[in-house]
Amino acid sequence: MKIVFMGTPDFTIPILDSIKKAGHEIVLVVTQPDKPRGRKKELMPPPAKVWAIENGIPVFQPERIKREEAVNELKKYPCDVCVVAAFGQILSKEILDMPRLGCVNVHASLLPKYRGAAPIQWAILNGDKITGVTTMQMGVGLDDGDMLLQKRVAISPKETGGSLFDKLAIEGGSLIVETLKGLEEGSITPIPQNEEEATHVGMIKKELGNLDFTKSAKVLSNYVKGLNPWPCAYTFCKGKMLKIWAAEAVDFDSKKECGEVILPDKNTLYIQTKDGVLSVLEIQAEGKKRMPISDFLRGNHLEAGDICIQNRG
RNA sequence: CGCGGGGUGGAGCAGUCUGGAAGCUCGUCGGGCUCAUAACCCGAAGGUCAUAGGUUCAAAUCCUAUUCCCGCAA
Repeated sequence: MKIVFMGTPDFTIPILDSIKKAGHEIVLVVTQPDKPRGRKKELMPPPAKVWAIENGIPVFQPERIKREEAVNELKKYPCDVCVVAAFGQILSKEILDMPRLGCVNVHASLLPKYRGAAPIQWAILNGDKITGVTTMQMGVGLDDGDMLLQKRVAISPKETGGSLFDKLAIEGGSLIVETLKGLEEGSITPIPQNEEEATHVGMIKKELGNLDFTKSAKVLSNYVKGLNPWPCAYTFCKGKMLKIWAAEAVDFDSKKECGEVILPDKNTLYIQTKDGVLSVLEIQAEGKKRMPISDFLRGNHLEAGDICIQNRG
């Protein structure tokens, strides 16, 4: 089939690969405009654009895809179906109706749960044990179209936002290929979403990573995992920011002040929480590289009794 | 030229302000103690102090340039 693909981040790459490998013809990749990134504010193309260029496929980067000139551009690329995955812009009804088979979205959750921007991270932040990917026929609403296919994916105890991203992207790739096949053959029965079970999640903000030790160690460890590799959990101690790259909740009988540093031995750093202690496994101080906690404790001067708080102090 | 931190034996750091013999906590190797040990004791190896210039009797330390890494902000 002829396909117009809309998507932006790394999540789209395995999906693009799968579609291409399945023999479909991607006639156009629509993605967000280049944005300044990195320390020097250099313009960086989104991953989907890089992929398109490598594969010799035309790229279209509208500021706002709803605008008339953008719609007119899309009309130059007739297709059978439009595949959308983490694109970042809302499509108008006019665009949704253009392809013969409409627009199909790959969403990284078990809809109707976690409609919205960051379903992958939220599954981990909430401590879910299972999530998945869903393909759906897009409507004008937000992720509320009829579901086509769904695949469940287990969340392992050490799952991070990054690792789950990778898993779901690959599953999403095979699921969309299956979905396209089904659409072509007319063998899929769309299932309306149960509105009563629908939940919404918003974008991940950096402040989410600011650890609050009056929460439980279990919850905090979910935040550390879910926000890795971005934006990463952090706290402040002695006026310096510390990024917590990996940590786990540990059974340890202690009742210090919330946020207080505990050093049971020279290779271990616990932080007291409202419920249990958080064992920090990998850490990064300002201006330093990330390192195992044993390395960090060797040269840094954290002492038992130091307090981790939510601002520089 | 957006702001800032940093590059010191294998690892993580101190020392730099107030120039003057390379240090700390570990790791490694050897030996000892021990029923035993990731514990303890003794000893050893290992660094042109990121690179290149400059100032000085003398530079890890002061000055200049270069380069790499990282945090913030976007």
